[in-house]
Amino acid sequence: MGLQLTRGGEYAIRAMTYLARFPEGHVASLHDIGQAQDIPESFLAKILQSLVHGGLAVSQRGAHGGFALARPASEITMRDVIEAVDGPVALNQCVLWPEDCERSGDCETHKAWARAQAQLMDVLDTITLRSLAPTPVG
Amino acid sequence: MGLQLTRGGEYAIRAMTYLARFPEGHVASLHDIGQAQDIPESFLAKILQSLVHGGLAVSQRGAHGGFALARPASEITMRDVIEAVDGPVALNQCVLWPEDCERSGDCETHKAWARAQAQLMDVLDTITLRSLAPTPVG
DNA sequence: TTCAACAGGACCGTTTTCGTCCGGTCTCGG
DNA sequence: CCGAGACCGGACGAAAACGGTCCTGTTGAA
Repeated sequence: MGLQLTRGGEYAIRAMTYLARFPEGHVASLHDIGQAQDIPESFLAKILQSLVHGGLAVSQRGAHGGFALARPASEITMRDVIEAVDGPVALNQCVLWPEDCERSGDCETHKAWARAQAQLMDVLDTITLRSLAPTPVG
Repeated sequence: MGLQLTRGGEYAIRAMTYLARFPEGHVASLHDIGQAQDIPESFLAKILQSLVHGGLAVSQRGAHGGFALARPASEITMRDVIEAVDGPVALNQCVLWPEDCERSGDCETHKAWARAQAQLMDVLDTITLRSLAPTPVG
């Protein structure tokens, strides 16, 4: 329904926020994250892969492996996370791929859309994992 | 893909923006709107119904019928239109239905979500059909 | 060498999206 | 009064996206 995060997107934020509660570099296993945040582990695996591909998390394989943030929590934004998992955030196609937009020169509207889009991005860019995370723990 | 308007939502904005280009109260038929904005008419019919139900547009039946804005373009926001067609805008479920949120007291995050949500709404509330519409005609 | 843990892709049921179609109803013009 | 033009509203349906599982690698620490 409507303009909403997918469940994958929300899980991603939850997982990353969880990682942000630990000291920088702390590695948590898929299992731990899933348990703590109540996310199906097999699904979470896919999500974390996207995050790693997007350069937001790093993974450690083998025994005692797991995941950690790729940079400080204060440098990872909500937009970063959402786009890594759910793809680009865009009010309309026209803003994202302007080349498809040439509909009868009607697009003086284009500038207005672009402004709206920019404001939206600004909101999402301002919110970091740091600002989302509650008081850190050991 | 991701946090984006549905096609229905985008059509709705286009249709309403089209209506906003005419003098207040001007009635345009489904056919005219569809042609002008390149929207499948049978689909557009559904969308306009939602807009009428939402109190954003009024319809005139019978010969020479059609649709018009229910109020001045400056008083219809992007959020109004999107919510009428696509349902509520919400970053996460937690913000929309807080009663489902009680997951292990973990939700100090809640306040941060609420702030993000509020900022998002603020952007969408600020953009009116007036600001989206190009120079009026007719 | 073993085994815990991630990598990655195939698969699949369900829901949502994006429409189409059709019979009904209303209203204007003649 | 009649008929054509136009919206009403719900049933229907294909296709894509979502949400999730599973299974076979590969990696790396002990």
